[in-house]
Amino acid sequence: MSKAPTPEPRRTLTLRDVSEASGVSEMTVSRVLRNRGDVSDSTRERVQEAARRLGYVPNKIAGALASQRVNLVAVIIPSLSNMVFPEVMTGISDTLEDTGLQPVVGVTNYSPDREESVLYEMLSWRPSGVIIAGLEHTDAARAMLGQAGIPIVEIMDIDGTPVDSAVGISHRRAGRQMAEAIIAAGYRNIAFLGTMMPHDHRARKRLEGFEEALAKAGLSLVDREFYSGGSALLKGREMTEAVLTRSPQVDFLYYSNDMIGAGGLLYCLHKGLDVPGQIGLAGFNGVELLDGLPRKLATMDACRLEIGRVAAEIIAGKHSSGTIGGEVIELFPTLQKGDTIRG
Amino acid sequence: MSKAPTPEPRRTLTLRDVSEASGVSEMTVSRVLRNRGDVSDSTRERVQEAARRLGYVPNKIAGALASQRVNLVAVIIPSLSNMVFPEVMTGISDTLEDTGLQPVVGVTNYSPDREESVLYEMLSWRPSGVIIAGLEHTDAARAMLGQAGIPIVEIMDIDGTPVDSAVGISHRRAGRQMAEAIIAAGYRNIAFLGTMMPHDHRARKRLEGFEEALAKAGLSLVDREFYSGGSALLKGREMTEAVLTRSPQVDFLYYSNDMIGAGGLLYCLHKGLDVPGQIGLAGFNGVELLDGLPRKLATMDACRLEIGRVAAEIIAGKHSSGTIGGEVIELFPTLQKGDTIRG
DNA sequence: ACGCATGCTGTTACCGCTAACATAACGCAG
DNA sequence: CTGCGTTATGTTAGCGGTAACAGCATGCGT
Repeated sequence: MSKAPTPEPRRTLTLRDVSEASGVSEMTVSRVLRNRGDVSDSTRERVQEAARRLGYVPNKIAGALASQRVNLVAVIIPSLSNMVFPEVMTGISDTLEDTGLQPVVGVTNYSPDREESVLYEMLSWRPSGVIIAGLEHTDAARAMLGQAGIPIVEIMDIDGTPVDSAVGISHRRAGRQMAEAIIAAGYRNIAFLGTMMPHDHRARKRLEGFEEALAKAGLSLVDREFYSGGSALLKGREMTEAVLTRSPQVDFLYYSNDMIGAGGLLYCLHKGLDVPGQIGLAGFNGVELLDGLPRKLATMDACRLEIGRVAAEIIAGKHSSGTIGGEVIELFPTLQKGDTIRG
Repeated sequence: MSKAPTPEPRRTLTLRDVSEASGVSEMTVSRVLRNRGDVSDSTRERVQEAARRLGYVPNKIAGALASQRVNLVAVIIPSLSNMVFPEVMTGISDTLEDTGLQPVVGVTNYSPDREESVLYEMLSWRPSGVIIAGLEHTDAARAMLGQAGIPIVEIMDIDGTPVDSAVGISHRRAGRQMAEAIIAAGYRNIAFLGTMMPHDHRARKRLEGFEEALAKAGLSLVDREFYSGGSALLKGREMTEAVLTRSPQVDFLYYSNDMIGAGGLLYCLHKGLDVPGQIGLAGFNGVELLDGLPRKLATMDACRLEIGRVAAEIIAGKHSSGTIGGEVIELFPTLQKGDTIRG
């Protein structure tokens, strides 16, 4: 019964420590700390004081195992560095904020194998839901998602068959719409500039939709150029120069994302080209960056914030639609013509 | 002993299921799946086959509780959307890749209270280490970090007293260095343009160092302008216009980050100002974006990748220095004069 | 006084896995 | 054949919480 004068620094604290320090059972401490069940005010206070004084941090691992409840939502995305996913994350975090759920991010770098292993890793923590970018996954990943027994939301894209729910836009349609607007504005010699990444299915689908609409108008791409790696802004510049040198007749440049589009725009302005009279440009995404450019690049926003919001709502079970699971929610991006498409 | 024809879809699988399916004990299954201990080849194969067939995903919660080992590293950063932290994350992920450790990201939005609660939340999962941005935390947060009994690495900044280890640059020194370079180049009427955020201590320290060096040369800031929120590129433009209108004598613009610096640069070029003859500019961070600009903005890289790498090495216990914990590792950013400082 | 709901606290039995130890089967030196 | 080291597998006892239920006062209507 000797009192240790030092605060006995080692060994992390458990409920038992708080229980002993406050003279009640572990169960009562647990109740106080989770704010669940009836506890008298005096006891509650005593326990809280003890917990605070000791610096007790609950062990969620034990709690989760016992209660079979984990307040985590796995969020699996291809990349953090391209401005689009951080905004999706914001939508998710904001919505999850007051649900007690917490997003946990995994990054795949556009690699299907990496996606599979990240998914496996995250599922092994038994999250309450999964939000995952895209509809294309390895067979094993798809099987895991199907077996997990938790809500799954595939985001960004709806052109395909989701495992469970999906929230996104139709990239094929987006490509088509942009092509139609470009054609309507009178451009005829159109080039495409985009990423090389074979696993960026959404960029691919946009291009497909784009070409489809061109074909319907009896047109086809005059030139195309791909890049991978490096500073997107710089690549946009370089690719634009390459295309305009190689194909001087080109009167419209369609970029697979706003960043390279911005690079292209800066190049055109630098060269003194008449934008949008002589040459038009368009990108995709509606990134904030564009607001600061000397001229506003035509683009389509990808509804990123909204996608995050809705996906999180589905996971949290508070999405308006009454049904449980299996919904496909299509959002509709708006085309912003900016200053780089005439008319 | 009747065989169910359906794959019995519900209830998530446990070791017991695999054990029954392969006719060995749970322990042996555990050994196979973790690749630990001696198991005969025939058994191993049988178990692996069963696990694969059933689609078993181990429950790390139970595993972590039993083994008292968690392969997670908490990474706590202020924001994902400003290009600097994604790169730090890359450094961390790359280094952790082959250690079996996995980073888990928490975002604080530059709010100390949010940082405290994110930290609490993450510590409750008993991670193997914490990497946290900055040296300024609430008292409670600092106490938690101190008590956690795991390696803590505070990153980005070393101007202060770390709880355990720290990896970063001296922002005060960075500000000073930039000021010295500017003064040496002959600029005398210097303005500062930066963020309003009261909790961006690193930006604050850079400014302090900057002003300190100015003072030493008998100078002081001619003007200053702050912003918050919105598109940084656009804000850079607007702030620059405001400053140049208000204080036409200004011959140098020092920005607290590259993004607003880029906006300012675009503005100056648009206005046809002679950069760097008539007016000079400098930012901070060395973001990739700058490579695509028509002129290269002067900047200092913040050693982001390296910071992430070293922090992760410390957590993983494979940092070169022999000592255990409590190290402060200062990195030294290089000043890139680009095309916007004369000389 | 009794019955019973209500408020507060404690007891017990796990959650799914792994550390540590126990056991079984085998080979082989002496 | 004995004894003992190896290898391969099983058994036991938790890890630190929580669900579910079991007390035990207390108050209150009748």
